[in-house]
Amino acid sequence: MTADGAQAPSLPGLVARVAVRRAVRPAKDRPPRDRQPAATLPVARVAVDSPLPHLDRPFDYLVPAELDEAVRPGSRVRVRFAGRLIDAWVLQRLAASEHDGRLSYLERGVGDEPVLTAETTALFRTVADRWAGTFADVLRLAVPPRHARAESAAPVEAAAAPAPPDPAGWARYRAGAAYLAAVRAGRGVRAVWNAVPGEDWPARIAEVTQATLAGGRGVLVVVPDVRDAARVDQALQAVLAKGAHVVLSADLGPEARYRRWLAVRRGTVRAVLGTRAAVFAPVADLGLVVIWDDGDDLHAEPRAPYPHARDVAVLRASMTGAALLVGGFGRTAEAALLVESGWAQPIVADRAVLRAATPRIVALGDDVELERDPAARLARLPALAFRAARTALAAGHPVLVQVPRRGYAPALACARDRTPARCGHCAGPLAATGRQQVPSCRWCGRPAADWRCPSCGEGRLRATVVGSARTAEELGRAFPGVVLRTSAGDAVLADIPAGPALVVATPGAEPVAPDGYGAALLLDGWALLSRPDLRAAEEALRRWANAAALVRGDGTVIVGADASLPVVQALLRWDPAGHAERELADRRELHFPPVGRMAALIGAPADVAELLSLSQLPDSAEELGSVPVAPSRGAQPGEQVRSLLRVPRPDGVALAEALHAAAAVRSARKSGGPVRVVLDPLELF
DNA sequence: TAAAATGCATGT
DNA sequence: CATGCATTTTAC
Repeated sequence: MTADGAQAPSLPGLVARVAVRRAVRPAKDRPPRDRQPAATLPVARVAVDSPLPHLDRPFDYLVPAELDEAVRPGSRVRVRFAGRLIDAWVLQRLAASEHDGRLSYLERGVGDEPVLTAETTALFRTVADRWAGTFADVLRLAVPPRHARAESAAPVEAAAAPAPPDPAGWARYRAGAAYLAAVRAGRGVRAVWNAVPGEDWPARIAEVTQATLAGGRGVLVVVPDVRDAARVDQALQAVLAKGAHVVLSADLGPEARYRRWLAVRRGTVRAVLGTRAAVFAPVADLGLVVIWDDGDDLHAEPRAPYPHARDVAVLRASMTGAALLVGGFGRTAEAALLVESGWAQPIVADRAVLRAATPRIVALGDDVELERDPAARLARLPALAFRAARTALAAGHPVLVQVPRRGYAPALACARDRTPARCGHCAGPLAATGRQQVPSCRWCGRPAADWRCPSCGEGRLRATVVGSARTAEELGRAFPGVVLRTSAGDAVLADIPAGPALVVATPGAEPVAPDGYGAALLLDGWALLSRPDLRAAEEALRRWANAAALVRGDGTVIVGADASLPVVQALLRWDPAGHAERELADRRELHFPPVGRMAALIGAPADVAELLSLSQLPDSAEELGSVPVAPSRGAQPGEQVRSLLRVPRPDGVALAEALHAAAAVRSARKSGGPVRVVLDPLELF
């Protein structure tokens, strides 16, 4: 050891290090040594900002007398923790600690305003527990980084409460006007709202917002993307005073983002509109949470612990007693469960209202050739679709053409009736992996040698191929002289000018037409329906409904899918609620979310196995097996597997707790590599 | 990045 | 098997 001169620190080296330390931290910047604890409530219970799961518990510190004022529940502080200085948040002030050992003093306060409220503190803890994550992880999603300049800027005057809204828009819905009145009265009414086609939904959301503010309570509106936020923002500006609401979105820039967030925390602004992270905004005296189009996968947070904005909204409403409005043109199985359990009431239009608002919807027949080749599909677009497009264009209206997005994974389905092929053991999707002959389950990996279609008995499988398309080009040829616009990928159009045009868009990127589209051609049917995903049908219906909702009541929608399919029937009859009920029944039979609760563990095989072996899972937990997956972005290269666990819904919290506890043991041991734990993953293939 | 706990070689 | 020093672990 001593022979190795390079390893042993030399005396000059030590002297130099001491000198550097002096220079970095002069004695006068250090807190005084003779600190005294604050006279009252001298103990601060804090949560430390550490990603380690075993440190996700409270720690107690002494509050020095000089920090007595600054250290309040919710304050950011710096503490010395295992030697290093780290950030922490004050959860409570206490008279005494339960900790046996000696308490350290808090080092200093950060900023002079609390960032957590009693309500958000409880919410973040519950969210962490529900998704097997840490408080610090949730906080990172929920609270924007501090910006000192924004903090010291002059506070803005609060806007006065608005007058109550005009109830006419909501009166079209059964229970609509009553809901508006109840929200204004401050009752915690919870509803699942199915908007009628063509609905000016941003205006309806603006009205419920106005009603809540008129009743003196705060409002939170969460939409999938910034395009939707811009539309609702306009609607809010039309009914609210300037400064009565803010838009929170990730693309704001640190200073503006923190300033707006701070105005909300201070209670100066009582209405918040934003994308998924806004669901955590510290709105004071929350009276209503609105979530629009909860089936959009943008509501699923891609960062740990992967909470879903709809589920957070539901938690938050139930924790605070606030009203909840889950709105959309479609309906998810999750929303259907809220209704079925009686926790939320449906808000739907009367059949007559619906009939008047809904465009004519026609399904194309089942045509194998059309499915394979988008160009052929277009070239051979039945006369019906051509006629609908021509009629609309001639009347001066634009025509929407919805085409599949790129990149759907190929999957297997019944060769005869295209029922998606599912595993006989766990009901996961079957796929032809590699060149092997026997297809296998993407979830549990079991081969499916003797598969039979459950609906028709067919034994043969076919790959369902999808393609994006040179659809625009083909269309241009089919309709020469007509203005052609595309909206897809990174070139999404928010709206289009009035007048005849062909608009080719991928699902979710459809621009809004000022007077509605004269026709919509939904060409992505098979691509959507053949996805090897639990939510394929629900998602198809949601996308079709969102596109069809942009069509004028006197217009026509042509859907390129077989009219005999239940999901197509649901579109033809405009019955998203009925479809969601059936979807929920299917999920119940298969014990899938939202009826059951699942957890996906993703990581290196040994790490996943270790986490599983350390987890004291509830007795009800089923292990669905482990399959190789492509390494996720940001993960180190090497083989990755995914294990799926499933429990009945009441055991969901126990499952999350067990996994979190096991992760804590692993992190305390500093053993092994990372394992991602995702509760109720959206994509289950 | 501080203190405590643990590990390890050395000398009696 | 105490002692001194290095390394590892804890975390208030």
